[in-house]
Amino acid sequence: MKKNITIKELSKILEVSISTVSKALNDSYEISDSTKERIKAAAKTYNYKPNKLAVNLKSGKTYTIGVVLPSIKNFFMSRVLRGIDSVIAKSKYNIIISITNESFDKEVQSVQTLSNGLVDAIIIAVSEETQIKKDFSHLSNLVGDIPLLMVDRIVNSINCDKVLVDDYNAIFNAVSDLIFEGKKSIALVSSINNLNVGKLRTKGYLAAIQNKQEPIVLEGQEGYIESELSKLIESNKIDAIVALDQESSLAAFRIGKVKKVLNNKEVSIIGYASRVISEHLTPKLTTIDQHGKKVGITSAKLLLKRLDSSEIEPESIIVNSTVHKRFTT
Amino acid sequence: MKKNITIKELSKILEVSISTVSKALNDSYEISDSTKERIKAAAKTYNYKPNKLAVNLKSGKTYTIGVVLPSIKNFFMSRVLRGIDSVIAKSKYNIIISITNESFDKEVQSVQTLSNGLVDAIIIAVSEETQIKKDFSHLSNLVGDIPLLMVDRIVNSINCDKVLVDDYNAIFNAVSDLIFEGKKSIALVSSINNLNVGKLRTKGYLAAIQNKQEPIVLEGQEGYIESELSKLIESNKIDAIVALDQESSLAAFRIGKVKKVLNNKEVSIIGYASRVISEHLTPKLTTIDQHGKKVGITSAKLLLKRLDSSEIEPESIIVNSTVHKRFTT
DNA sequence: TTGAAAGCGTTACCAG
DNA sequence: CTGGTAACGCTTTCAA
Repeated sequence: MKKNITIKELSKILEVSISTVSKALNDSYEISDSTKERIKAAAKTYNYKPNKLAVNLKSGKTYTIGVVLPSIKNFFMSRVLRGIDSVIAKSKYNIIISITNESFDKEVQSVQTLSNGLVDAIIIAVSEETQIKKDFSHLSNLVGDIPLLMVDRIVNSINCDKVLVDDYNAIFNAVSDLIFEGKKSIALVSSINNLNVGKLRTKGYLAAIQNKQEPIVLEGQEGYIESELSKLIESNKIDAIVALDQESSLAAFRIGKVKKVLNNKEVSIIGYASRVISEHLTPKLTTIDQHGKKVGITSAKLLLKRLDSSEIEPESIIVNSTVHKRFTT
Repeated sequence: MKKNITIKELSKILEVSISTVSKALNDSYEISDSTKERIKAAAKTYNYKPNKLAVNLKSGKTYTIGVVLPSIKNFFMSRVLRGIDSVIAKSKYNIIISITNESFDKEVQSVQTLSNGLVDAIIIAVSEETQIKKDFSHLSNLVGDIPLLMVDRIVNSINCDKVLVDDYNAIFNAVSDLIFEGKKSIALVSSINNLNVGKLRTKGYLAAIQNKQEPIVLEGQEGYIESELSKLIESNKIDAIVALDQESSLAAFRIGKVKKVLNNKEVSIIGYASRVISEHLTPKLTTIDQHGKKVGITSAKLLLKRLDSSEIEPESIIVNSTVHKRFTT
């Protein structure tokens, strides 16, 4: 296993000093053109590559941004990631990504490793377990150390830049529309009741139907949702379903399809699902579009601004969701 | 912006030497319990965190593995990533991920940054552009420097560990089965003709129909595939379609649906698509399952083995695809 | 135009 | 049990 050659070794070979080599490689005006050339040529033949670790340690800058996400199987998160990447790629920064799989321990560990010199800033969407556990010390410790930006999965008590989705209003509006269209009994289904964003959406639902309808809230895994929904539809108890995440949206869709109440809109469905999936369902699913890519882009831009001038006050930006009407409403 | 406290500063505060602090923090037997406690307490109150950069530079080890992937919107790649992550997470290593977006420049840059001290090894699936350009110097330079493992998107000429999918055989077998079932005219559609895996699959198709049928090969974007397929179906020219990737699979599916030739299997389709999508299509799509997670797991395990003992010869492992029969065949 | 030396934050050897 | 010093690979000031 041949190690990378170092400046020191290079300097020995060329019989010049270490500093000369370093300067030559960095095109310093102090070095004559002839020796510059000689040194650069040697660097090429020996395949010299500066050791990033050393450079970063010395300079105190890494020009990389850590992105800590709970999951990438989540279509929204992966769009956010693409958004972030699309703007960072154009800057002088790099990103390194760490996936926590919704685990608290993994998140703490990721944040620790990244923040101790490996990155200049962190973008994070906290994990489900972290939100349940409500232990945010690994994040509050960061404040004042390196810039931190929270995206989507926000912790209110932490004073940092935030980019979030208008979860409460998105559902409030969607449900209000359903009511306006004449829907008399709207059920809510969710597999993300542990997440703050889930709770917020449920609140939006509750607020919208307040004094107008009896709330019907089904929170749990797809199996549970399917069987409960099945009963409700059989007994004609509902005429619309609002689903808060892709898993529950697809569960609702499957049942609606089995019960044959989708084609005539006997039961409407509005849910959350990736574009590809929504459009390939038959009938096509009406969804709430959170504009994940825009969320990512907004986050990255805000962070870049912060990296530029740390003096400004932390900012919170809300990205509005819109409903993408297809067939099921 | 308060910087992290260092050992040096801590030693000044506690009025002991730097080495004492370092040893105490690392639980060295050389330090008395009393001072150990004193130092650890101080470390906690001042929120001391060792600087990873310095530790890694010193030790020459980073215990992190770089994973360079072309895309995560690709469902197969994201499953591979999850597989890798699932085994690395249980080891003493970490992973950092870099997405190249199928770009050669981004890939070169990622590999450069990662390999110069930031990681102990790299797992890579080369980008589309790299395969087209056929410039692999950034990868061959790695050989003998740090362990390199290629997954799925392989470069044959590079001597390193490889984990690949049996692309040729997967399609050869699928097409042979279709012929056996009596299909007389099987079209191939692909949006990945630039990728070696795509070429391999096409070869498998060609070999299977050789001397039995006229090949019909449609390579291009979804729009092109849709319109060509449309004509072929209208003129009863084909009775089966083999699609090599999710984009073309869905294009074929849409056309089949529009032409109403799916429910009676007048035209069969076998394609590549994520499980969720395949199962939510109506009718459900028969697919070739590449077992992405298994590919990831296999890769990670092999790399861990290599990190353990670099002496063994590079290995190539093939993960077999299987067809998941649903409705469209 | 070149080189010596200090320092980034650690660890580890060797003295004391 | 504690501390000085060198070293990891690099950049940068200061002298020469």
